Amino acid sequence: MNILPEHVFSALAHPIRLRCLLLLLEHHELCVCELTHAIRAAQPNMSRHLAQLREVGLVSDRREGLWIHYRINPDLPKWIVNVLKQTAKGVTESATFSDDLAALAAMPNRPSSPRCA
Amino acid sequence: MNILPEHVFSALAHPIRLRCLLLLLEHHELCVCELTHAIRAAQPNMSRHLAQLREVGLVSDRREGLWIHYRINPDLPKWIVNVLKQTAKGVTESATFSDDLAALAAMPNRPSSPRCA
DNA sequence: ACAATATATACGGAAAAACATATATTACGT
DNA sequence: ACGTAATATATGTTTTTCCGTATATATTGT
Repeated sequence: MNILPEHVFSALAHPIRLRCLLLLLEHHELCVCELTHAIRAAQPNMSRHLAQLREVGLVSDRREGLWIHYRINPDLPKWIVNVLKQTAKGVTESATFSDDLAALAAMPNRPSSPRCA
Repeated sequence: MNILPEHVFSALAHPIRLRCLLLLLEHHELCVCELTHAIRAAQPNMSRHLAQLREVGLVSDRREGLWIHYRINPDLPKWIVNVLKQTAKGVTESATFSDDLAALAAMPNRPSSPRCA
């Protein structure tokens, strides 16, 4: 799969999309409702941003009953993964992103992550 | 200086701006006419893209006579430099970027780079 | 003071991105 | 078959981005 740099960076350019990717980098797999809750976004808005990440090829999804779980595309080129990791490092001090993690941790009734690692 | 991730990635999201940054990563310092020639862009277009890179804080400029030399902002946070380096790695195979380097090397009457390292 | 060169900015229009609201789809339980 | 929950898509509108063309600014040489 060939992913163009301009598509990658356009995807990262929107705060909601970047925050989703960073959450997925830490949690491996999250469903839409978890991402929506953590980021406090409107549902259709979140859905469209996730669709865009999917179209670019940055994430893949998996349905399980009602829920659709997203993860970082496991076949992502190394350089893109490294870009994400470097960004995560540069951003850990930021209030926004630690707030997202906190909001996710505080979320009630989370559809518990499935067994697979 | 605090640079917001969304500004960084918006800057990288446009091919012309990304190509400028990657050229500057290799050549340390280039003037506008060199960048314009290497990338085959219209002058006002290049000028506006460079202004945007400057406003975000990704590059700094220096006037020397008629020429204005741009370089990667030396005070750039490490994570951003690493993002650029990772991107350069992921993109070396690409025809576009090697073409830029070739066009720059083939440029006649280049204002020779100044003495400073 | 004037011409020439390198670069920047202003303006106007076209294309794309983003969002709120409403509606559709899919799967599950009864 | 029906209701409900999770997610996706459609529609219309506002905002932003991008670019071509024209013009302005700064510097140098004559």
